[in-house]
Amino acid sequence: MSTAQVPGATVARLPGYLHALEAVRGTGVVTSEELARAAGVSPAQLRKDLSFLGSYGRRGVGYDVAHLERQIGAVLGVQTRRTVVIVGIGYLGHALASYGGFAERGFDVAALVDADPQVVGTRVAGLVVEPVDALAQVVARTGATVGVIAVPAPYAQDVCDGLVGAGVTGLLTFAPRALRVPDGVTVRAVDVASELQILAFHDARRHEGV
Amino acid sequence: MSTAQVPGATVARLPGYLHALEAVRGTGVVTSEELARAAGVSPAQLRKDLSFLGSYGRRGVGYDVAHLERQIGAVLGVQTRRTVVIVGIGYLGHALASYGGFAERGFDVAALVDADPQVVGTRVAGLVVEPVDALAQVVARTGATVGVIAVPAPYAQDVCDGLVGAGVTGLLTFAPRALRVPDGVTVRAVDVASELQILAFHDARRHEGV
DNA sequence: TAGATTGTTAATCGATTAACAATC
DNA sequence: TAGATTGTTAATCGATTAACAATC
Repeated sequence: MSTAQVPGATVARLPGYLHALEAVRGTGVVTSEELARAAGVSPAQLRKDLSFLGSYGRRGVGYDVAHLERQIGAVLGVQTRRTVVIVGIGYLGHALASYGGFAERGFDVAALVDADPQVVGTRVAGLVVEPVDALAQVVARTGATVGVIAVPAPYAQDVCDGLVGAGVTGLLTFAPRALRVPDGVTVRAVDVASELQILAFHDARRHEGV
Repeated sequence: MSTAQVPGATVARLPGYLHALEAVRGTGVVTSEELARAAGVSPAQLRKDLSFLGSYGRRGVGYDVAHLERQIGAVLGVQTRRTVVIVGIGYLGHALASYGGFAERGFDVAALVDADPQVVGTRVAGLVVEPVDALAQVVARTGATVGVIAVPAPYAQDVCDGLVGAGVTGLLTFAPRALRVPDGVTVRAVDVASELQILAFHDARRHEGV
């Protein structure tokens, strides 16, 4: 299963297909139409996306739910456990640390880090928060390959540098800042204020009469 | 300023440009190269994007920071205050309610709603949490046009329906579920577990030797 | 004028959609 | 076999990139 040639847009939709498949677990077979509706895409797009992974359906029948779930899971590497360290334990960091949905996706939150002495040492979601000075050691000890940045924007690049320097190769940031990383490090950014502004744009357009 | 023909990909980058401009406030003029680096895009893409809005730069000189900030702000409707209601006041809802970055982007969080009787009535970020039964009244009273869905996945569609039924036209959801909405309602979805899986995919690909 | 930088054009690239032959 | 649905092809659409003429 060479995943090298799977388009980025397709990769971004695979987790959604996995979600949709989980929702119909127990059903033996689904058609592209059913699964596409559940995932919020068109049947044509679903089939096209799946065709990049291989031929996992049966013409005239549909897709075997359990089999397809395994295949997509394999492409996304669900069976490979990945260790995550969360930096910044404010409300957002709390929310992420407490989120139960990571484990079944192959992610283990192994450490929490914060700069605030008041927060360091407290217990959050079963983990003791460690000081940001110890970031490199924490990454080394836990073998974390993914870092989540939930600190205020002005500190995001420093935390990013620290994580990358310690060997993390995947970053998820919630700070509204473009992060500079070396080649070989992947960054995904979630910016809530930007999302709201995109909504606002579409809303304004609507009232413009488009 | 007809914004009708601004491509979706461009719209999605405009908030990032606004951020980058804020960072260089005080500087009189920036070139596309400087601003592009700050925003994490190529100079060519920045100029292309801005060209959809109009001709706000001066050849041989660059862009006037204050002027460009006003123009992009206008396209995104920053000056139009929008009222937001947040549904689901767990850690994530707390984080969103407490986030200070919304106000300067034109968003006023006017109400918080939760289904848990233990949470209803408590004060969060200066607002008293209201019961989800009163969702329609809350939307009507506050005039909210944007709804943020931070409830567990199984309740997301119900909350979505309630918000849309009450007149909200923009939705930001954090639940890993495809939401069904009527035409005229815009949905933006943030799915943290999916983001991590996309990181994992790229990481796995790296170890495959691509 | 000479140098710099935008705005725009054209070429390339990637993603989506539609249609249908293959096949269960 | 007849009906259904996939996998794939081809056409369309949209986004990105590169280059350069316009112009400050």
